[in-house]
Amino acid sequence: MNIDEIIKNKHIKLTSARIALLEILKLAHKPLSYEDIKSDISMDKATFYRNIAKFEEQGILNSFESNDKKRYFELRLIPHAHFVCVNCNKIECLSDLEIKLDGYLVNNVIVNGKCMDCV
Amino acid sequence: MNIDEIIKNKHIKLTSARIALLEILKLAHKPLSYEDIKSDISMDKATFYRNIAKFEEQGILNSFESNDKKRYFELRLIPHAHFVCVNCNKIECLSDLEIKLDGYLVNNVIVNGKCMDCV
DNA sequence: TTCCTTGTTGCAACTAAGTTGCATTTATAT
DNA sequence: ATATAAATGCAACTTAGTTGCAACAAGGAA
Repeated sequence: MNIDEIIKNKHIKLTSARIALLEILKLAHKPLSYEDIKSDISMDKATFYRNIAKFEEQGILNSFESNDKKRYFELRLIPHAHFVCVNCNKIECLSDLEIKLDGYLVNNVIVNGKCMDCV
Repeated sequence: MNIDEIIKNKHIKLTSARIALLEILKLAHKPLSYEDIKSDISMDKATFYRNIAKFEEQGILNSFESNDKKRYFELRLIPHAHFVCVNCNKIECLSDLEIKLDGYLVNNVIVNGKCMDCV
């Protein structure tokens, strides 16, 4: 599914700011923070955060806090858990970890601890 | 184990600010944010955050970000996962959810999604 | 195509979390 | 008792994220 379709499917307006933002997140193949993204976009940070909030509300992306106190954003194409190392701050995708809780809807799982290199 | 012992076991100085902070976290029986705590303590916020950082480094407490963009702190007496509702921001303790990852050291698990009341 | 409505954007000002440098004070080992 | 290293308070700062408002653009209807 391409970017334009992702946006149109949610019945929200197709703007160049939104396309640019999703394009960057799609190409990254890993979670990015505002700081990672800001030099690659021309939109104001108010627009950035408003679009992030809208995308999250629509289920287009997930966000989570890393150990460096920044929020990271990632497209929700294939939902998966993340591991954040408290020592080196590296973020790893945990594709195999699936968590189910009866009666709950699980969006996103974050595991904190020490990674293989830092244990 | 009482507060004084928790601090002394880590070979860090036993100060009144540290005792006050751990006392509050111990009595709460749930994660608290800086905002929750600030009216109950007299220490400066620099001292607050420096002690939180030290406690976390020593494994005395865990912290995680909630959906309301605040960090929550909890004593690490019985480590357990937390569920954060993206809708009502409620935080629930998941005592039964245990996650093991080979080669990793797991400190803390946060599951985001919708709670039973909000699904 | 043109017009209209509504949602989106940029700007600027703001809030609040968290950090840092420095001078002073306090806990603890000797 | 006293030395010393660590902890504290204060103030100034950084940066993430938010808000109100006026200008603007997307997309549907005529």
